[in-house]
Amino acid sequence: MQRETKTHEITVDVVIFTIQKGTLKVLLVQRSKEPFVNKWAIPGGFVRLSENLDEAAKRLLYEKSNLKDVYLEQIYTFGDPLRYPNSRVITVAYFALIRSENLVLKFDKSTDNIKDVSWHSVYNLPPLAFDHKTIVEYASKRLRDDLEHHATAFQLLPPKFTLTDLQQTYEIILNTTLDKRNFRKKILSLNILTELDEYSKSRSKRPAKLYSFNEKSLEE
Amino acid sequence: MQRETKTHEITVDVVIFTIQKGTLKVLLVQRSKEPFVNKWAIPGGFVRLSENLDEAAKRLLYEKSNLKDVYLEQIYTFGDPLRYPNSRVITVAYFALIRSENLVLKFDKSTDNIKDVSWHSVYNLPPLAFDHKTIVEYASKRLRDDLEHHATAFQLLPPKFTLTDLQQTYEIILNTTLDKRNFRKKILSLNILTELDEYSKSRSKRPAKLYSFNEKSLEE
DNA sequence: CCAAAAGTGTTATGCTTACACCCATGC
DNA sequence: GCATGGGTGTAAGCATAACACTTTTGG
Repeated sequence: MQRETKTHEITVDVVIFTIQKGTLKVLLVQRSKEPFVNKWAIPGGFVRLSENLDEAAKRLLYEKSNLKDVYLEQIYTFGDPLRYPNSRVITVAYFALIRSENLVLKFDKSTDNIKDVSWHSVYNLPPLAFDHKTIVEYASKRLRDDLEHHATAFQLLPPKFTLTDLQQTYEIILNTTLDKRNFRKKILSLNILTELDEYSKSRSKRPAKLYSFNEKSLEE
Repeated sequence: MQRETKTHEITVDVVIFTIQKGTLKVLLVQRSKEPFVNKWAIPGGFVRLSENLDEAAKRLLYEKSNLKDVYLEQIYTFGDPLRYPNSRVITVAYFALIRSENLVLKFDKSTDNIKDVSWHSVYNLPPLAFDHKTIVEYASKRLRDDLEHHATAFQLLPPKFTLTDLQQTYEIILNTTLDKRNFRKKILSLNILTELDEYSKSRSKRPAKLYSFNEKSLEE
């Protein structure tokens, strides 16, 4: 157990996913300073001494998007000595799932050292700073795995949704198509949905039944 | 992105699993100093500035057990501000799988600040220091998940093993019993084993065919 | 009445489970 | 020759996959 003089720094980086216009997107910020000036990066920040890692991620998200009660999950910790030029920064990566419709971004271009903030399709990312490409790939894989084993998709939908909405969420994340009947059969058999007595304001066609997520699904 | 004056320290803690006498065991060290004097802990150490996290875990393992080429996997990062008294230590937890038969422990009681080192059944742990109980539980769960989805069990066996050896490994880790025929059918259908032309030196009964793990199974 | 999305059931296939007896060897 | 662990197949149940038509609504 030996110590060394120079120190490590710890950040939390958050891959924020949402679905917009039928594609899975991540929120990126464009850096206004070296290193990696003009490159895009996932939002992050230093962990304070008084907060745990989940709290740091939650705080960052709140500071920059005003959102609370967001689904957050720790993915992996990246600590290559060369990942960050000229200092040793270890980052704990998280991903977050948000519903982008009611989102107000609060990035401050002067204090956050960024030029721009925007959503990018995970299938068409610009060049990313640091090892952020790897981090986004880890996060995307984890999201897909989660979707198949847990009930993560609801976090991307409004509280009331149709089965078609849900199926599209799955299709977008898994980047595949699913059989409508099989999907409904399977999802309903999980007993995690509550069928509501309401219908979608038909967006010009036959109204669809609305469902909500049933909170008593905290197993596994 | 604000910095603060006092700093974080980063350790790597490794939950070292092995199978001995039909039980799943973890290697623990008994602390000889405060905090948590006399309590047992999982081995760990500070991350050097020059090494990445995997390397730090590998080095610690080598320093303390002389083993190289050990299966290591990062599990989770624990960073509660109160997990470590009087300083902020964030730890990246790993687990390792080793074959304990040819193991020579090299802990140095004076420099490592420990009184004792020994194996403990995961089902009967002594009181652990810090949040190490949580870490061992995370590691155990991850090991079980890995076993079902990947081919992890081989790491706990010698290069040549019988199907009964393998089945027992699964049974010990999953803490259950498995049907012999179904287990063989399933494991053979995975095409990850090579049937050798050798037989176990019958430990007093009918010799069993030996198998080895087939390295071309690096998918998923 | 037409276009568009909602909704629904059956069959085939593959995977998982349950289950019991004979075989090869050491002593 | 007997005790011990090694080795093997089949049938039933269950989950998944493939597949096409009718219904409801808005315009």
